[in-house]
Formats: sequence, structure tokens, C-alpha cells
Amino acid sequence: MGTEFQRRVWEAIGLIPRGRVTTYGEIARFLGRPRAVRAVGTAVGKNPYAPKVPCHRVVRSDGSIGNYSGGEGTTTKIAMLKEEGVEVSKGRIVDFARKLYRFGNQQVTSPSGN
DNA sequence: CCAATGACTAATC
DNA sequence: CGATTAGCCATTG
Repeated sequence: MGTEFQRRVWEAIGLIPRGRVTTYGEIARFLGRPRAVRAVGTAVGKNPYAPKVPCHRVVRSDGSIGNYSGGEGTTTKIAMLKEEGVEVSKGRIVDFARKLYRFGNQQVTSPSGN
């Protein structure tokens, strides 16, 4: 199903915690192709695991909703986000900076932290 | 392989 | 802030 690249994108999306969102750029960077945002967008759009992969948690870099292929499109996307606690106002994520999820956010218990 | 496309992004007007 | 342009990359014909 799909290519390696696409699978990686879908997997990355699966790592997004509920109530949070991420951007195509973050995913692209996570995959090691920070300039392949277009390719990421295309891959997400081809995501056959619609409900399986929380692709609705992927928004634009400016906090705007972006696009969506399922249901009523962006409307459904916004509705699902709201269900998870992500408010959307005027097509933009409310408090985007705080809702944004970044990969590699993993806290590495620094051995000599400090 | 070349050309076109797309759930994007950043810069400019 | 809205509209346009150019850049970028994987996928598809």
C-alpha cells in the first residue's frame, strides 16, 4: 500500500497525540525531507486509512486548517479537532503554538542533565 | 525519462 | 490580511 515515503508519513501522523496537531513541515522534517512538504501533503491526501490515521491533526504551518478529503472536507476536520479539544476560530487553530506537536519532543532524561 | 500535479511554505505586492 | 509567485519533492501518466 503506497510507497515507503507515504507509509512513513502515515506512521508519523499516528504518533500525534490526541488534542494536539502538527504541520506538514514538521512531518517532512521528521522524515528527513524538510523541503518535501508538498510530497507530505500529497501522501497524507492519499492516506487510505482515513479514520485509522488521525490525518485531521495535520494542519498548515500558519495554524490554518488546510485541506481534508474526508467527510465534508475542512468542516469535518474542524469538527474532529474540536472533539479532541482543539478549538478552531475563523479557520485557524486557537492557541496554535501550544497545540502544535513536534516530533522529537521526546524528553531524553539527560544523564548529566544540568 | 520528461511533464504535470498536489491536504504546502515562505516571500512579495 | 488577502492574493500571487516561486521553490520543492514524491508520485503518477
